[in-house]
Amino acid sequence: MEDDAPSAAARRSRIQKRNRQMILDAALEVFSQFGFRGATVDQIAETAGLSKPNLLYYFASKEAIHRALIDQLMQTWLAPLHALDPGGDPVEELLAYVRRKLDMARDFPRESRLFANEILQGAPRIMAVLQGDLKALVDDKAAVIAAWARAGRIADLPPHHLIFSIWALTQHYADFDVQVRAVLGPGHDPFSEAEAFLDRLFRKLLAPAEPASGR
Amino acid sequence: MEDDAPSAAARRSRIQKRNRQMILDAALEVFSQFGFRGATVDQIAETAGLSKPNLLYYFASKEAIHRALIDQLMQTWLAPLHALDPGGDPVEELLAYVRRKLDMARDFPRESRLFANEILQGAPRIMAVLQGDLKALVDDKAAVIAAWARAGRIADLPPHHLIFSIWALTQHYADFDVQVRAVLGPGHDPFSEAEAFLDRLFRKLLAPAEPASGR
DNA sequence: CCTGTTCGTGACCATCTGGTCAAACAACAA
DNA sequence: TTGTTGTTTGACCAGATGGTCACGAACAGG
Repeated sequence: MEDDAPSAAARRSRIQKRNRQMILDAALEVFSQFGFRGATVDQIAETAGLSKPNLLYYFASKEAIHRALIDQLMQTWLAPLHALDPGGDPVEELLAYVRRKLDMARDFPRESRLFANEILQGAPRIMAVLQGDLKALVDDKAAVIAAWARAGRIADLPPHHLIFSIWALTQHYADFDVQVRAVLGPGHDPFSEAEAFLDRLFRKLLAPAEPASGR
Repeated sequence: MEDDAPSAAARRSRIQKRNRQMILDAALEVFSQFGFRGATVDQIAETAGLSKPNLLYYFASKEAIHRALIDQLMQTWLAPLHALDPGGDPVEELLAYVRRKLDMARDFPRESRLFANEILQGAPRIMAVLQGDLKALVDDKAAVIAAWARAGRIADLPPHHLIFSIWALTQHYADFDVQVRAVLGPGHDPFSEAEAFLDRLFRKLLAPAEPASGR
């Protein structure tokens, strides 16, 4: 690693913080569109409004920028699922999770595409996180969902695939935004339509098989 | 265009056909993983087992290879939706469409990723098709679905978003394959599990509000 | 004011990249 | 054999790309 014990971020000057943030923002723009290999340092520097040597004063290499971006991303990316409360109402908890994920797709589409790009390339830089933290978190929440299903409070569906379906449906509106807009044509607000649609979809899907009559 | 009236493909020699196919296959491998800008001609040539100049004897440029690949892809890509039969049983027709799309995700994951990469980059090379053929086809089939819904034969859902949900859920298993496998862990067959899950999902989702009791 | 540290830049470099070209090679018919 | 056509290659090129470096500008703190 590169950071020392007392946290490298803490002792950064104002100008350091500002420029590092501008660089990360520019890099997010470029990496999310062209992937790691398709992005160029010059392009990131220009987007950030800095010269290339100046940019490389703040980050040692293209790799280093990408790593910083990915590290930052993975934290925010796991947060919505983390917030799923085993104590809450099952259907409302899951619907709230869907809404949070859709909000993220709307508000942070570049982050979503950065992640998508990374996965498409075989996830070389985040495989460890996927198999580690992410898998652990999903397994944990899947157990919660399975418990809800056993208790008959939601439909009995394979929890992992239920979570996948939430990821797929919400991220689709960020990652495939241009396709969605091209197909819908003008005069549509994809995200607000998606919100209503996904709410109905999961409400219907999660409803237990027979609420009143026994088996 | 580059082709003459009597179809350029027809008068190609055996060796031409073979090498062009090898190149397109190699290019699919590389483009689908790294996107257009991230892929290099050398890499494609090496994967195809040819020298770079030899490869450029068959295709005028990197662009030309990509165009050929995309053109070929868009045909096969629209086929499954095309096959949706307005005269068939609504639920079974839609479920068959889901199955066809999932089969494509399983059998042609590289094509799916090539498409995903293109969309992520803003679809610069296929925007016209999206707004033209694709939109027309989707609008057409959406009308069919809307008619089924009005007739009470399936649930009344926004047809465009229903189609999006099919795309999102099926392509997710191709495009995010490494994530799915990382989270599921070993000992799983993502696609066969997905087939069962998506069948249940859409069966439940498409069921009309009140199957027995009249309106 | 001076001085040490942080910040910024033009010039530069090795390597990679897409692409060209003349020449060599193979296939095959006359 | 020879000519013709289709195929393959080594050598090459201009521009892009990731990255370095010596040096100057800006800005502390004293």
